[in-house]
Amino acid sequence: MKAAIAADPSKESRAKEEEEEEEDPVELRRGPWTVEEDGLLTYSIACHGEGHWNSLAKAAGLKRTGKSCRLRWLNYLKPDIKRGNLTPQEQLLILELHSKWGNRWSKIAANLPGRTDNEIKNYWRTRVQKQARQLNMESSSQRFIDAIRCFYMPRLVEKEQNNSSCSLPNSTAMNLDGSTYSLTTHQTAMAQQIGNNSSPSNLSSTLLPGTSYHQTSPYPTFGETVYDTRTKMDSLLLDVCYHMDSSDYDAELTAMSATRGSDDQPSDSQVAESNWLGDEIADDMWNLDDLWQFKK
DNA sequence: AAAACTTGCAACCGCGCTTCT
DNA sequence: CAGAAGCGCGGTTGCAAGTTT
Repeated sequence: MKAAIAADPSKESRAKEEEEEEEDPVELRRGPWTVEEDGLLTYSIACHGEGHWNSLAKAAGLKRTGKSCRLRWLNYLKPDIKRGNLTPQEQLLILELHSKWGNRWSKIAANLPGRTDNEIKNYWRTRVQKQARQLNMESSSQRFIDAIRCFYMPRLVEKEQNNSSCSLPNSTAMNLDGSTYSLTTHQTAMAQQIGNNSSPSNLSSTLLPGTSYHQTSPYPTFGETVYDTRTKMDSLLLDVCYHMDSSDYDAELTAMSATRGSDDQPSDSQVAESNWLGDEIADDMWNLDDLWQFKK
């Protein structure tokens, strides 16, 4: 802490101000939490419950602000916090909810049990925004969500399935809620039809017409709160989308690359349009997670 | 092998809203 | 009703770990 303050004079003055504000002359700790501090905080919350964080910190004998204690508890120590990578379903849900609500991280997190607003915010800033930049898209745009949903997510799901010891049978598609079911004959036929139709615009309008195919409950259910189950059409379309064969993805991408504008001086929108999954950008995006080479 | 660079994420900060006194 | 305290949110920073050169 002192080293950090020494490196930044503004921090020094801020720290002094905070010291003056504190009635208690005891110097407050900052930076990473120790195991002992975690234990003290956890025990104190077990005894007194959450809330009144300042007094809780004092009661626990922690040289931390109440704010810091609250943050540590909510983002790290709370028992129901889910650790590890976000599932494809969670990632897609984040994209969709962000397109709806913007940077309302806590609101988004409320729909992903076990995930914190901080975690989602970090995910968004480090992964999503980066990939959106590479695609020259708005990260909250429907177009970007469609790209993720149609090409990134199926591969991610497929890769996860391949990595798991008990791989799912070919006829099994994954729902957004994590459950699986087999494709019906109708769904398989749709998948084939889509596979045969490699125009990206057709794909987009058929599979992912923006929010138009969302009815009153556009988002998947997580746990038992907030969202109704998605419509049958959602289910059908998404599962068909997930179930497309890798050769179909390749065909789609080839077609998408071919649709890039041919004008010498394209407009801005045309630039964005033409960069849409163009060779280099697509490679950047998918190579990022080693997905593009997957199953090639 | 080591320096430089990048990435991911825990933690901090300021601000605004709500509740309490 | 006003000021203080508590709380929660979104933005930002700092650093350890990983990767590249």
